[in-house]
Amino acid sequence: MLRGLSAAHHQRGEEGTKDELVYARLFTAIIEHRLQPGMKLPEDALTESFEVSRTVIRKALQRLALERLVTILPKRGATVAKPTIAEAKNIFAARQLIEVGTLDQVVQNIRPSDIAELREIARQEHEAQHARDHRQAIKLSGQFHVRLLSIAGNDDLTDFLVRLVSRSSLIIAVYGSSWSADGKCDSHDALIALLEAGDAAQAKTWMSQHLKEVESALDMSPEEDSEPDFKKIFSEMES
Amino acid sequence: MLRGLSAAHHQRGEEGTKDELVYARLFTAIIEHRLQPGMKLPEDALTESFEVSRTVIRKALQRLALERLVTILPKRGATVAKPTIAEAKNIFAARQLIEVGTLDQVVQNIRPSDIAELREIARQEHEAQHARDHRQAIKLSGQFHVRLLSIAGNDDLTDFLVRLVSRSSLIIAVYGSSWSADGKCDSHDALIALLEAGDAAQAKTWMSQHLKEVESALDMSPEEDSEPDFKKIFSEMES
DNA sequence: GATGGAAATAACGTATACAATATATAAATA
DNA sequence: TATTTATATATTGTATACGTTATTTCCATC
Repeated sequence: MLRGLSAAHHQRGEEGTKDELVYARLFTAIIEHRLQPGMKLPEDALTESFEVSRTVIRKALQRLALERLVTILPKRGATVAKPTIAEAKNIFAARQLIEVGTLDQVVQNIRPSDIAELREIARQEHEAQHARDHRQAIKLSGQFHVRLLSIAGNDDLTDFLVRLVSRSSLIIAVYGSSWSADGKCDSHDALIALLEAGDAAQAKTWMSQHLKEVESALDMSPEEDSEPDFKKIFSEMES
Repeated sequence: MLRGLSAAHHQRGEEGTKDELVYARLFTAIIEHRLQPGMKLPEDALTESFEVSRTVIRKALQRLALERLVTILPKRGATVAKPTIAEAKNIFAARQLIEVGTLDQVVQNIRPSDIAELREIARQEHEAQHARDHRQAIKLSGQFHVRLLSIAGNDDLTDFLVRLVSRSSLIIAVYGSSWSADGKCDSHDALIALLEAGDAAQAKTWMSQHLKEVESALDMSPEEDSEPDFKKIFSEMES
């Protein structure tokens, strides 16, 4: 079973080192919106929190940066990444391609135990939604999508989706003002039924629709808070 | 223009640090088969080659490890990654999904200048093939695929493909015993013609076929050199 | 009061030292 | 001679120190 959402397949024996723990803690904190996009992540402060040296902190931050969950600017340190609207669209487009495109294989490979696991995740999802625990709900929703794709049996695609889903979580943090856990209570259940029936075609249209809905629930109106675009402002002025 | 095959989009201002140079040199050496799969990459030895401290070397190696071009085993150091047959199949399956699935968008976005650039890469590819320069030919072939996908305008997918293509290069190093630059001299040209004609459907079938051909040109017979599978050996014995 | 610049402070990039662990070598035993 | 065990060596994991660069603070000036 996947621990949290964390990277799908570690290299043999990658556990046991301190940076793994730091990485995992930071990863979870970001995914769960405990650390919000734009927040600074100074190495010294983290050093004190985790009681390890900067060497270890830096390794974890660099990994998160490669996964685009944090942004590192030279000599200016790390911050929690803040996806732009363009990035958000790319990420959902990529998810469409991957998640819809692999469903044939998923339907072909799926076993009863897989369905049971998916149902269990969906159940926990309902639980979190009813408890209004957005953090947990978002995390579990992501787990569902990742677990589903893992059935296709392609570790590389699964790994890629883990990153896309992680970043989706950041996107929700930035643009999900109107994010509601309602209206999606039984959403994943419908898919499970289709999978159980072996109806790949309908599962694909369902998934495509689902991702579209998630995306359009976001408020991606032209960004306001970002730095004012003087070039545009002045080009729009007459005289 | 993409510098070599190197990662498609760097974070703003990621240049200028030493580890970038080390990373780029190692990346290129691996892609070009100057460092072959399985080769050890001891930190001290690299320290002397690059005349930087282990800190810098380690950062570069860790990045390459996350991109799966090198394998790091705890306390045992880094080696150039040696993709298994299963990995190879996953990588080509992922490439099919991504490269075929984005061609509609590519055809929709493509501009004359893009076509010109693709033609230029194809030309250099021919040149390298005629000169029997396999290293350069493989590298340019990868560049072609990446440049093509970049037209779709999805940086995340492009980035993912960069990694898949890099690893494809490793796969060729391991399983491409019968690799011949012949018979593919005009292969990419045919695609360019289809793109220019705006024929997305045919471009897709072409691409699918092309990737299949590349894959089946590999010799992925059951691996021999790997560690002896005692379980299998003894279960096959009678008495 | 607002602006510009210089000093002070804080944060990061890199090198290096030491500790912990794996590998290799050599000795000992069967 | 083959196998095992103990020691030595080599290599990686982590901490820390120092130099460099960005940011902040403060003061002079307009």
